[in-house]
Amino acid sequence: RDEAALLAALARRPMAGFDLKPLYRVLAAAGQSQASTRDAREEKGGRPGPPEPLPVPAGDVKLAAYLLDPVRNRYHLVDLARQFLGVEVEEGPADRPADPACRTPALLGRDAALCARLRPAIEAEIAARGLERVYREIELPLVPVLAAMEVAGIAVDREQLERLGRQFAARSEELAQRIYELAGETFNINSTQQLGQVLFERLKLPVVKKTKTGYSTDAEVLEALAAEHPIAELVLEYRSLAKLRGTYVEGLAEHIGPDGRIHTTFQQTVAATGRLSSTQPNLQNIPIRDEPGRSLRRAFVAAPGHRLVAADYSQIELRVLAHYSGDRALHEAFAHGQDVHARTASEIFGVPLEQVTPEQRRVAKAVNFGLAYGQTDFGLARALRIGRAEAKRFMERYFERYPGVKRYMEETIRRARQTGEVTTLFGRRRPIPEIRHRVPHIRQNAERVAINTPIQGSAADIMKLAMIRVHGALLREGLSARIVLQVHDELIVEAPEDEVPRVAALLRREMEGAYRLDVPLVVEVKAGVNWYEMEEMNG
DNA sequence: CAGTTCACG
DNA sequence: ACGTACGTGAACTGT
Ligand SMILES: [Mg+2]
Repeated sequence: RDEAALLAALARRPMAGFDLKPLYRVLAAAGQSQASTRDAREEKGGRPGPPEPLPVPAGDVKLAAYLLDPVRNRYHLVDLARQFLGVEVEEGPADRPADPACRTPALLGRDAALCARLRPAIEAEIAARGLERVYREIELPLVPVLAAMEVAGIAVDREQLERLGRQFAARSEELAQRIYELAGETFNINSTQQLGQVLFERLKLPVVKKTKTGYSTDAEVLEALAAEHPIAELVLEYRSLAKLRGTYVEGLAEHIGPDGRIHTTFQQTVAATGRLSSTQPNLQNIPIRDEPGRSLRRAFVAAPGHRLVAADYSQIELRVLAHYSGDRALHEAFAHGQDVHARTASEIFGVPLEQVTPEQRRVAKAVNFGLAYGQTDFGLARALRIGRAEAKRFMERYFERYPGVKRYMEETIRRARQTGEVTTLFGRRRPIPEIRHRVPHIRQNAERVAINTPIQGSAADIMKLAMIRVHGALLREGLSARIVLQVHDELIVEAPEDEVPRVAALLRREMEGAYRLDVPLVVEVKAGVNWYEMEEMNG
């Protein structure tokens, strides 16, 4: 009654504040239930029309503070008050939203007043630092989009999840018994400490790597030990099943709501590069690389009568690199729609494109992959399990054939050293003070960050713009389809069956057109009844 | 709470 | 001689 009127009033009026997404989530949820009653009215002959979109927030001091310094680990209102107003106060409801005790009228009013005073101070700094566009055109318009995605959630088939859980448990138990037999005792396989004692003391296996606290038992070590003792492979498989059961089967089940859906939270002020992250639960790291983990995606389903439509950017980071570097050869590969990894292989190995072997392509793919990370010969050698000298030759050959890329990287580091920061396509900034550090490994780490951040961050800028465009286009075109997930270079939309062709076309159009690079952006679209079985729609 | 490990892009 | 590919989040162990 009064609450509905209040929400309706709030939904019409642009607001400024601190961390507005949770409020937008409430408004989006109210709008969603209102939409279903409106649909019911239309069935009875009411007037159709697109739903009212929520207004873009007028300001959000938390988002602004994040743009000013995206590396901080928290953006509490009290910290901002100290930094920008020189005011020292106790934490209130803005910083302790889960604590009902501090939700008093006095403190709520105080925090609101702090926001009002902070906003001009912080926004002046935003303007001064050239962050106006990323603030007004990306982060603020994204708030209602993310809120709508969180409210929509994604449907999960609990029975499917539990079936997989039983399979994983059975296999896991079998592996544990065989591990105990080979060890000659039972122990907690999940304990790295106990596992280390079994492997390196009882079984006397060679120690290949150490951690700060003792023996390393990570996958790389176990893969090396597999040549020495059969227990290693069993532990590897046991580990992967333990991860699947704990993190995914059990972890996800706890998050299924009464509506049969999981509603993640997208963090907009965490990743230093400008990416989103996903928590409670993390839906951006659902297994895909191997079975049986990949089969978990069968549990992520479209509602009855609907389909999941997934659209992902092809090679977005390499395209950003091509754009920034202006490298002729890299440009050409994308302009001609070539298979970039094959093209790179052909360049590195000096063979015609048609004669590139799968092995050569695999090497080239690893080289391309490492570029965005500021790769070293050591890192490439480890990734490919080859000698460091050979890795060094591959990299030298690459930079001979792609001199523009080499130049770009050197120039990026030089500028970062000069300015103490790097920026993205949209002017997002990341300070990198360590780039002038006198300890070599700290400085070198900073140099890799300087290479990676403009690439990863610009890709994030493009994706965020695309999300705003897709969300707007869906509403404008009166479609019921809604974005439900973002996984860095991929958007997942839930669409009524009959909207699928239109939604697929819309996704391609809005994502490919989100930003004009010097090379084309290409989007691949798939659709299916769940997140596992998806058919290409690149017709 | 730190440390280790491992899931994703 | 050192440390070594970028960015995340979650589960688990052990203190
Ligand atoms: Mg992709």
